[in-house]
Amino acid sequence: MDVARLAGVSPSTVSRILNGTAKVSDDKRQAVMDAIARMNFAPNPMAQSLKRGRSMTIGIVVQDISSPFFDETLHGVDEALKGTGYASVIVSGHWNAAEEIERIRLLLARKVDGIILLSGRITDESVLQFSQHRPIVSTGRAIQTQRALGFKLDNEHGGWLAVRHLIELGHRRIAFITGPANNCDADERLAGYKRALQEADIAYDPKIVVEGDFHESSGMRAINHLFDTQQQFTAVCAANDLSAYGARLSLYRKGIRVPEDISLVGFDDLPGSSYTTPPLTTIRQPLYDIGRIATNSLLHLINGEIVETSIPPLELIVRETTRRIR
Amino acid sequence: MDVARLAGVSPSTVSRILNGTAKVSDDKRQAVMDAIARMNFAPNPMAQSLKRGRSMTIGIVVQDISSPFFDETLHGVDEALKGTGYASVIVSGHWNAAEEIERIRLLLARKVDGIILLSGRITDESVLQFSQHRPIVSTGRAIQTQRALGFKLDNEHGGWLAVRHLIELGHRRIAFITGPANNCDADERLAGYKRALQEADIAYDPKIVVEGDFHESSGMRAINHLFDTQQQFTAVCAANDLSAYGARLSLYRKGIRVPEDISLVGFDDLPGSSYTTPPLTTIRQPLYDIGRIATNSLLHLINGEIVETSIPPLELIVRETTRRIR
DNA sequence: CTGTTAGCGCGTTCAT
DNA sequence: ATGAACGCGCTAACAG
Repeated sequence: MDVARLAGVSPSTVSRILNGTAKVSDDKRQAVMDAIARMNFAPNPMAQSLKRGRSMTIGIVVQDISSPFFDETLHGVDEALKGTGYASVIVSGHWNAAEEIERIRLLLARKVDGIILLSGRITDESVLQFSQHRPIVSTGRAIQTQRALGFKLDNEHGGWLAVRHLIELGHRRIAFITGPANNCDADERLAGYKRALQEADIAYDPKIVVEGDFHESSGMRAINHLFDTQQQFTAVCAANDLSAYGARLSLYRKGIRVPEDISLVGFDDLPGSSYTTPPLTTIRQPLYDIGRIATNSLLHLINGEIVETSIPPLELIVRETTRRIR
Repeated sequence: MDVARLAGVSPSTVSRILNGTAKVSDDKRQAVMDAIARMNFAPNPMAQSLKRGRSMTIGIVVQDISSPFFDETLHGVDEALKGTGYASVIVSGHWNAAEEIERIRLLLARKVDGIILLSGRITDESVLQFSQHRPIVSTGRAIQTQRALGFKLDNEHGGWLAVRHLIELGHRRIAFITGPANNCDADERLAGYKRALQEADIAYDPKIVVEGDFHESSGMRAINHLFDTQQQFTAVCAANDLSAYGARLSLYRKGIRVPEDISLVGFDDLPGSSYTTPPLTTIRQPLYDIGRIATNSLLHLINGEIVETSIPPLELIVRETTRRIR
């Protein structure tokens, strides 16, 4: 190092001071600190990484950067990373298992120290496989090994909460807009819907359960379909907020008032859901906390520590799109 | 390298094959390729970076991850980076110049090959300063050097477009919700507002120009303030979509219909603006394209190439929150 | 306490 | 066309 020469010591001494690896006499330390300041020296992270085998970078896999769902989670990640010295590389799987695998390989090739997988489409086995290379934390899974950790929210309970709220308001014909096929979270929410109906002795009617894909447009299509096939219903439960937004718009176009004519409830509580017209009743997912906690856990896993964490539960947020049936 | 031994050649030969640096006989090449495949070898990026002085990483500075505004731009960045071998590290300045500088320093310390600065709060001089270390591309600036490039949208024109649309619909009392103080983009939009009024011989009335901060809550507060001070107006122009959302909600709460009673126009055309109730008339910013083009330009700058680019203009998107005054 | 030596995994001379 | 040797910047092990 140049600093070493300038301070008249050996490179190792500089290293020792920078890392606090060993005791160094005060005069030498002072000389080195001066030299460092004078040439405002900073260690080269690549050389450090090469030597230590740690890149101080973690990889985040989202499905769609520019979806409020993921971005709120990323916000939590960002917060948890602050001051740790770790940076994050974000990649997107675009809801596609093959692409997701390729992206994870990319992250691994880049030698990230760990991976956070958000709403992955790949199998648990794949995750376990990858976790042999680097620790992985994933949402929506119930795994727990030395190097892989899954967080799972009780989506079934969430779906149940939403529908029970509607039933308590007197609704009995409750339509449901599902998530994409084979999406675990979505399936569980639907299961919660079914259980709530059953507990209230309401027959399950597949004709008012319409498939969506978590996007706004599918919410619109769902409502249109319901009307085209002339279904009767007084409330709509959507598998996520985005499709609830679409449903809302379709209803508006048809001149149907929310909540006067039809009640609507979403799932997620995206930041924008407090500002829809009217503000959306929904099931709150602690997205920000999930991001924070997942990140913390990963950092622990990286250090070989065992983590045991719990995340806040899902909760019903009653706003203005639901009302008692008259 | 292990591969070299397995293939019975020297490490240099492997390197030559991987980088196409020099001619290598076909038989050796074959042997090496086999060995590589067999132990699915991949070069260590850190070692490469250390040697080449290129990290194959660029830094992105946003102000708020989890704002649809930035996320749509990031989407474009992501697209442009695809297949280039570059990855991105995203940091957030939180609309705070000091934090922004600290983050940029962090990126520089990490040896990113270039930086994209989105809606930065720091001065042009700071940018130029930083650009001495690494090439920088920034939005909202009119700079152009060998190592720094600014993109600037014609916000004044955008503001003018929005207000002229309102005026053409017969509105003459048009309230304006501004952006945060000292924000260049916001100031220009206000300037466009003033020019449109002037051209239509409408007196500028500061009492119906209310300060906001680009967030939903400030849009609500602005409308509330307007009503509290009993201003007369038939239309509202917001400096961005988010504050238009807030304005919309406040109007809804007061039982005022949009667009029947009051017309509303935003600025940005966020993805969600097609799904508000009713869908928002707004000025479209080509966020995605900005992300794409900024990234491409940066990649060129990194390679020492001169870039000359133009981005799509702002355009008025007429949806359903504006209507002719009766 | 401190300097010397070696090596992390590559790419690039310089010879051959 | 190919191998040997060196160095990117840093830290860990080994002496002293």
